Amino acid sequence: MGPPRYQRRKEDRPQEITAAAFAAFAEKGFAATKVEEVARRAGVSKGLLYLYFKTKEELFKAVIRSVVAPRVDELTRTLDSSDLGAEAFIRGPLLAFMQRLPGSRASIVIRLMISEAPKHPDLVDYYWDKVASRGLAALRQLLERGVASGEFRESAVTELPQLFVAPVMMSIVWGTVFAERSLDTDKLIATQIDMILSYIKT
Amino acid sequence: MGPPRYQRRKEDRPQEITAAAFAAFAEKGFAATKVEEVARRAGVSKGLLYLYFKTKEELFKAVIRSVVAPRVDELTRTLDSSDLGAEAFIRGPLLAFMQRLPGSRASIVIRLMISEAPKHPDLVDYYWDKVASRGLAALRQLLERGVASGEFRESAVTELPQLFVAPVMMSIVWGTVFAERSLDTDKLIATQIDMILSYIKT
DNA sequence: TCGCTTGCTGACTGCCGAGTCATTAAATAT
DNA sequence: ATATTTAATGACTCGGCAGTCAGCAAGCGA
Repeated sequence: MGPPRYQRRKEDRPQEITAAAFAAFAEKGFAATKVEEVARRAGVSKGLLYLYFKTKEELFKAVIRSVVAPRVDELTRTLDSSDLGAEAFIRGPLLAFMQRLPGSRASIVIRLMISEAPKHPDLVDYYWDKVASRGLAALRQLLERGVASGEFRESAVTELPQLFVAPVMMSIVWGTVFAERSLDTDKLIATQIDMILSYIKT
Repeated sequence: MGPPRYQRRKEDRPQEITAAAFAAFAEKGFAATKVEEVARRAGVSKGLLYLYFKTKEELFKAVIRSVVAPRVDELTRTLDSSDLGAEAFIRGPLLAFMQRLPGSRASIVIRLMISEAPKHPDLVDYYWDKVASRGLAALRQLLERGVASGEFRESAVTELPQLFVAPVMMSIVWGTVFAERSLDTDKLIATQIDMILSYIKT
């Protein structure tokens, strides 16, 4: 008799399947990806996939969560635990974090969210709670600290932390739509940061 | 005998169908919209639709073009034919134009493009030629005029007109994903313009 | 009024893909 | 060894939807 036709690996399957699904969704998008294709990539039968995920939508949500969840910690850790001054923090770790995003898995998630958000309000809530609202709150807090310490003046920027996000979003969307027509996203983001700082510094 | 069951209106049909399709795509997205639904909205049978558009994809492309094409003129007219100084122009007509975008049909087109771009490279080319490259070129030209006239200093901004687009894109994406969680897009855009100008003014 | 052209209809087809389930066999308990 | 449990398979079903086509009737010309 040859080797066993398969192994039982209950523990690892869900993770392997979501990883395969992420890769497939990244290439083809959610709607255009067949469940069978995901199963094939995961080296698993379609039936097994449905043992772990009730529907294709559930699989989608699990994929988003599996990518987003670990990043939440990174984001909050980045923003909470630093004793740098506000400007130094923005020019240092924050800028680096922002510049990494357009090339990361996060940009795939953003693209999928833009496409699928209207159909999955609960996923939007999840994303809002875990990522967006926290990130914005942290940025706002950072700006307020800068104002309190006298580094920054009061301005409209304090209430519009989305100004930090805008060039990142621009870079991600650009990459999605105009993949080949290159845009220097690092420079775009760095220039925005530089502009914001000279605008708000005392 | 009652009224005729239908009228022959060869001239008007394509326009009526693309209008109905735009409305349907705006609500449900491309993939989730059934061709029959578009036909119903246009007050037409599915068969007739296929007389004017070979496939659902062709219909999609026609829809995008029908929305984009008329705007191209507006954009170039706005940007070409003004004798205001660079700053005055940016704070006036350009700002107004940018602030109108997030609430306009353009934002629907952007969303559809983000979702469908990977599958329709020819549509991306069209959009690039007719809209994106022209708009960016015009912005770049405007900035160079400002530099030439001494209003602006030379800076990275001249080569990154995407900095003007970023807050508009941010607003559009925000509206698509977080529809209800309000963001003051007018203020976001106005603040960005204000920041850019104080950054580049001599 | 009659006949011809063609814009238009809607029932129909064929396929594709999400989700099911009877069966198989790997692992585990006795 | 043998029985029991359950992870895993893959052939199947079934509904939905893009795309077709044979026929119908509105308009028009003679």
